[in-house]
Amino acid sequence: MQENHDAIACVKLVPIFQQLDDDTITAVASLVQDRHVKKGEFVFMAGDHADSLIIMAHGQVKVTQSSANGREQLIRLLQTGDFDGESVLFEDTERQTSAEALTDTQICLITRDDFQKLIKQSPAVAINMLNALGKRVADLEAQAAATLTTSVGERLANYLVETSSELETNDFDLPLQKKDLALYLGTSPETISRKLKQFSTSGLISQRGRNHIKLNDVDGLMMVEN
Amino acid sequence: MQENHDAIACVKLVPIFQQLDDDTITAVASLVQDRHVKKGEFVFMAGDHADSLIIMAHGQVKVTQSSANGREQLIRLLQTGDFDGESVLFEDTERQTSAEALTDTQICLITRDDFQKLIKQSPAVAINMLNALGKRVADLEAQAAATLTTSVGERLANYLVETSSELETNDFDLPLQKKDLALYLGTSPETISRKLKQFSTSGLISQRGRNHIKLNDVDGLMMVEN
DNA sequence: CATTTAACTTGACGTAAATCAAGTGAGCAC
DNA sequence: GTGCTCACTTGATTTACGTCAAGTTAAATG
Repeated sequence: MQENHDAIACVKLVPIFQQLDDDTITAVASLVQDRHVKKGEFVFMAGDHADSLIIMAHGQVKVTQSSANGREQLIRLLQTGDFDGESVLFEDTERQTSAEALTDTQICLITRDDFQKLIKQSPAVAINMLNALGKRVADLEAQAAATLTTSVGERLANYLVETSSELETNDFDLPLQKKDLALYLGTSPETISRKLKQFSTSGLISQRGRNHIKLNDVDGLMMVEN
Repeated sequence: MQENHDAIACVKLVPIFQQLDDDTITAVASLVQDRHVKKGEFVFMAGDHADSLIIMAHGQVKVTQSSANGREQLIRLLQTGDFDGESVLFEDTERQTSAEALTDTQICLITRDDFQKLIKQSPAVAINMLNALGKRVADLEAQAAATLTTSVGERLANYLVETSSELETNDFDLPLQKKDLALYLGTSPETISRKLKQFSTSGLISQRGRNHIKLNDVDGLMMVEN
């Protein structure tokens, strides 16, 4: 029962399975498949048949989408507890996005059929899921508005502040290398480099080594204009 | 019972209430409030307490979000059958967006409490809602990727092609005036004007009068690069 | 019809940031 | 150690597009 025990632990991590009674959690855990993905491998790729919901048990995964002109955009970074595959809820669809593991990663899978059964049995799961999706829609709307109306400098500063508050320290290593950070912010690595230097010389941050950053003036960062 | 009859008709229009049995539809209709909003009036504004889901029965509404620097972004255009207010599913939140009627508009309202009851009673509604939200997330992701990786010209050309296919003709009036179209595409009215002229002179489209456009070469438009 | 107003067009100009190109430094194999 | 690779930096150049400003057209109002 070691495997089952792991599955239960994994399930309990996930926001959409919070506040369920033990029986339901056990039921969910029995539907879950574990999978390990090594750094650099893909969890799924655009064009794959989308038939399962993916839940992050441990690790870091970047989800990207390529547009017609072949340019790649980092849509989101999956961390422990995040899930992806909303589209799994539709009838047959293909994945529009690709997901590459940035670190060794542990994920849980639930198939569409199992998930739909689960929802029919447990309205609580449905409501949790609706909440999660509603929040995600609101986030995406806010992000869409921000990318079209703010400069790279503002977005980068904002990213630093957010990351700092997620990590609960203002002295941290960037979780993404600059290439990926550039994709995420919709800019180029060169520009990231320049902006960070600019923040350094104006005293807003200090840089040490490859990826280490210390925020000196959070309020100042939030007022950056370029 | 005229009012109830209207409510049933309205409810039947809405994708999330499709494929329900008559009893459920009647139940939904009894929860719905009608509201009329005149052109130029606001359906809701940022900062309002969000406590109901809004369903478009007739008309056109633009939903906008303002970012920190005060610039406005058109998030989406609500048409008949669309709904907005996913955030209604959370506990107390404020609206992040504002919604202004572009034409005289008829909407249906359902309060959070009523909607949550509905979901608990009818798993079918929950699943429809999850589908709708999942689709919306996928759309937003695609849109976010497009805005960060493509030029204004590409986005405009793409918008024209999409609009044409929605309206099922390639000879139509733009549903938005250029000011709003600019907000939607994340650009300025001047640039829209210039790009359209460019498309005209290269024969891709013909313009007639204020807002009338005819697409001459859809394939050409889809290959626009600037 | 005349007058006002607002949407739109067109031109001139400035600039943020992409792109191109040439380093620099760090990690890794041998 | 020496050499290789890859992430990153820094500089030079180009460009798409925003902004400001001055028309022009067309709808709205009296």
